[in-house]
Amino acid sequence: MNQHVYLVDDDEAIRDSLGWLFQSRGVDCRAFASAEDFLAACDGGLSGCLLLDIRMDGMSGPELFDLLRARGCTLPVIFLTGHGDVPMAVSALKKGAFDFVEKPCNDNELVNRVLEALSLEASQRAASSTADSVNHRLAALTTRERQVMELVLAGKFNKVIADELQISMRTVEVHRANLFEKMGVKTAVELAGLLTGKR
Amino acid sequence: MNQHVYLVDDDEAIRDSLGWLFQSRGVDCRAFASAEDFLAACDGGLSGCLLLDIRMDGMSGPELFDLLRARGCTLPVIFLTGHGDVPMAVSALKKGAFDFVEKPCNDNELVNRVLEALSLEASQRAASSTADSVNHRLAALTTRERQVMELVLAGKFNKVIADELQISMRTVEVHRANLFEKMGVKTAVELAGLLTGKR
DNA sequence: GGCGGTATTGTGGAAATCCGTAATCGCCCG
DNA sequence: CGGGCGATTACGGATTTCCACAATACCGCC
Repeated sequence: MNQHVYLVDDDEAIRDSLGWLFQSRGVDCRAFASAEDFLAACDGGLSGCLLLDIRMDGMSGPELFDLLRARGCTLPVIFLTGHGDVPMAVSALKKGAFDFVEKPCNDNELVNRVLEALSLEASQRAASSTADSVNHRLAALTTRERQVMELVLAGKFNKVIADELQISMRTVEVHRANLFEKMGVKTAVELAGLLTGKR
Repeated sequence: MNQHVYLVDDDEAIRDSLGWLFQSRGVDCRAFASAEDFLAACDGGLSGCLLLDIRMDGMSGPELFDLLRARGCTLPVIFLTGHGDVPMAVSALKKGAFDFVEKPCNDNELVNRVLEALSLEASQRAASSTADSVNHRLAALTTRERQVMELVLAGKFNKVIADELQISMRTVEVHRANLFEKMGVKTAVELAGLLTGKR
């Protein structure tokens, strides 16, 4: 899926001018007049970044931000406001917003921030796709295989694993071979490398 | 080393009142009237967090922040200012400041932020100390041992490693045993776990 | 020159892993 | 009820790792 800038602002003049700005820079932009409109039109599978106005009729920008994060949406969010104060900006950034800019703002500045956000999202997406692939393979493992994997990852001998699981060594070997197969690795070390950063 | 709050502010009234506040909450506080004073008194090995005023005679808070970061100091920094604006706050947070609060501020709020910062720094310190320990052991390895380690970590058999390094398998075994000894691990998998996140 | 550290290699055996073949048992599904 | 699947186990052999004992060579340092 191509990246888009999702612009949510209740001011039509802003939507038009920013929409034009992004299109002129070759960035695909989709504008929404309210948080509700955005939610209705975009359920999931988004790619790109969000440009959120703070004050809007109905749901506010920060409320939409919180809702999306709660739903697991990790799109970079740039807040855009004409009436922001310091605590608001601090709160937004500490909650993980990508940026917080005041209107009116320099077009080039804004485009640069957006491009940075898009770049971040692209690498995020790449990283999470490999993570997903690993998780997918992980999910295909049997209960026993997962148990054996844990102990293998703990650096224990098959002999010890067999003892701890109260099964024969041969069974451990079978599970081990099966899980290596499923995870697409040839040795325990490769498996450890694959799971770098988990459990 | 115990944790301290390092307070840098050119307003004596602030230094006194905040100093009293922290002492009353059982938090050790050291106050400095300028960035230069702080730098002169505290070279390295600090533990705790920094409370930095933005506008000061001489070096400003953000300038001191940048300087410390450039020197590798990762202490959490809370900016404290009576004349802050949104871009300033955004810039500070995006550069990694822990927080940005406006004066006058609620005492409890400030103490809470400081306690959060101290807690973060404590876990940071713990993490970096284990990382240091690993790096220290890593530094004690011989060139050959490091080479062998790389290949072991790549999941290769001793046979293959011997071939690639153009040495006998027996030599590889020796290096392998030696480096396991030096790194304090018993198996290749443990080694991989130890180096999770590196190279 | 001797001493210590690193790198190198060999022999040989104990221990562990790897793997093909084969079989039993229990459970869920069509 | 038969088939598929996961879990279990056994035998036996090939491969690999682990380790003690032993030895040679290079290099820098006192």
